[in-house]
Amino acid sequence: MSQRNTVVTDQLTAPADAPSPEDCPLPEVLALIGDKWSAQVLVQLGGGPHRFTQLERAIEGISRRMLTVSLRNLERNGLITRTVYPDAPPRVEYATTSLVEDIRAPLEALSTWARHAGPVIAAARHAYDNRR
Amino acid sequence: MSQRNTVVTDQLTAPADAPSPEDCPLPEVLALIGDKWSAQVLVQLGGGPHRFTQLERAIEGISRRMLTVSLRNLERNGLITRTVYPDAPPRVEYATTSLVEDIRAPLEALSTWARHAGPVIAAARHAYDNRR
DNA sequence: CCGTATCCTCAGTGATACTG
DNA sequence: CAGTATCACTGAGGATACGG
Repeated sequence: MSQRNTVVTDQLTAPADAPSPEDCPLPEVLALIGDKWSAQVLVQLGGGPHRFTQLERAIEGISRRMLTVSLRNLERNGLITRTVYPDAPPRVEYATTSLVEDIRAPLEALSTWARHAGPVIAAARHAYDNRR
Repeated sequence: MSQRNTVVTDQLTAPADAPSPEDCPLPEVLALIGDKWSAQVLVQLGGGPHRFTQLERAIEGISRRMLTVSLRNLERNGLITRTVYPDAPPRVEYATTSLVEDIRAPLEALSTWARHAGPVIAAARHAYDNRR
């Protein structure tokens, strides 16, 4: 803040209105979907509305409890909708809101990156561990 | 899995080789930079190499310990380099590797989204809490 | 089918003090 | 300057059982 690098106006692939690091709300994003399951729920719902049990089966390893918690959080933050149909047996459908549309692309970019970087990272980790 | 929606081949803004949700390595990405500080460190280093204390001052609220931990993890995974200059007093510089180049864009996209979505989300949250 | 209620554990984090 | 060592805490997350 005080004297942080007088000539860092160029941000590396920075257009004109590049945000400076200090007002980067990345932590807020991570607070929303940075937990263990929320992102996966969103990805899954990207394929269209899902019912509770459908999600539970689709997302490997998630517990009933954590699915509920994640869904409630996402719903509370306006990222998904919860629709209850007055049927018997009960039927509840979850779907993403329009808010999510705009992150789908960057999120998929991250996934793509992960597929490419995965092996490289594994190698780096192995190298790091075998030093010392 | 069993009967999950036979016609979800269209992924919403999906090109030709859209990855299906089940092999989406988003969790891996989050395991890398999904913690409280790593992403911010990367963002900060996006503005060029930084020294330890420089980072400590730039990243509001981070403790010496967590900065160390985050840096070690990032280094271990090959996302940043650590260069020690044999000076007195000690001087260590951290910089991002080329691996990081390709996520900078999506990461900034997420930040931009957050700036736009922030108020909407706050409103949604308020509405949700004031129901019931 | 769609959850809630409890209990419990442990990894991530922070505070503080010390060091090459 | 650039860390490391210790301790203590918190809350995210899992297991299990129950309920509308």
